[in-house]
Amino acid sequence: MGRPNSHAKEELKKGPWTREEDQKLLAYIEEHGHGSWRSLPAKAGLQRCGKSCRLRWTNYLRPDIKRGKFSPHEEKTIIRLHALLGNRWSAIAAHLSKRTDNEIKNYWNTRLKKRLARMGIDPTTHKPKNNPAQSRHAANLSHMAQWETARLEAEARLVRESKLQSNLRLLHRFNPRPLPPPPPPRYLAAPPCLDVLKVWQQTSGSSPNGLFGSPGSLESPTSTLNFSCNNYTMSAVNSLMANDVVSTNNYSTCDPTYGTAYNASEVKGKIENSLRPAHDDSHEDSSLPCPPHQDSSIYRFDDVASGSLNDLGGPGLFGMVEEFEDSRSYWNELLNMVSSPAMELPRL
DNA sequence: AATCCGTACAACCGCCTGGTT
DNA sequence: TAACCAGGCGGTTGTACGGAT
Repeated sequence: MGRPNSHAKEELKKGPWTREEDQKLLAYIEEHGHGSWRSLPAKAGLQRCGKSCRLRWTNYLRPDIKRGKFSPHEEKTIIRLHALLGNRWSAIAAHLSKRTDNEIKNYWNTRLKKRLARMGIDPTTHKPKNNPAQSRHAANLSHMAQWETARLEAEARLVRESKLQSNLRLLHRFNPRPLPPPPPPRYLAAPPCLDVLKVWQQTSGSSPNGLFGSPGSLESPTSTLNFSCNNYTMSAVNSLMANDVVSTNNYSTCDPTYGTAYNASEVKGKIENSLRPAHDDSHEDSSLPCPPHQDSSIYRFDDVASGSLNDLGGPGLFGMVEEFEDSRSYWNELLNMVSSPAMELPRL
């Protein structure tokens, strides 16, 4: 005959949050921090699941959230970042201060997507609808996007951590108590460029020479695209992209939390490290700076960039890169945008 | 006044990942 | 190594609201 009433009493509430619930959640977090979300509802006197509490906090109650209308500048930023990152809302949100991924996602789905569609632009590909989608040029752009997407994901994670720290400090102002120590600079353990490279190492790690995997293993784990190039080419293009960005644009990876910056030679060293055959794990430790490579089995960055490893199966890299020239300015513009702290965008 | 429809957005759900035991 | 858990992410749903009919 069903469960006793005592069990029904324990059922968790769903649906819209009341003002009273918000106050309870706010008061508890200000007093204790959120700690374990699973145990929070009971401690805070809420009939909600921990997940619901976490979402309410991160999407609505957090003190550093900007609400209200999106500015034209924010709209442009979202559109451009979506062209670069796709539906990676958390990565996009990391570059829009004080906006949540949920808010951006909703704004995209309810407004921007429709607006682009009305303009005759495919909101998925960001190309005119009557254009052939699978041009070689578009494919090359997609390859570059793989690299940049992975890098941005790593950056986004760091931004999240930074935000968490600032949240704690904000709460601390209202309710002074000892703060937990800040986390160690994570770049020492996993610089973003290395995160990116690990992605590619993992896709190629099963092959004997560390560069050639099976055809099905060529894609980034985050990719939804099909590639026409082999793994060697992908590694080389990604390497070249990194070098190009570093040297041409005076770009350096930078930890937004701790201000750690890496110069071009350091990044280059990381890339060379990424080309190390899979069996060589003697430099798994990613602390900086990278040790110089003495092992002749290691593929040198310069060799790859110059195409001197073409006999391994890849097309001439520089010849291939010429095809990217037209898109380079476009990508440089995007990369400048996402790497600019102020996020000041040129007028469209 | 009642109903319909489109819009906006809060909230939920299922899946995935990384860490811990 | 496997199982478990916490937390994050993206897709989807539910609902309130306003304007049109």
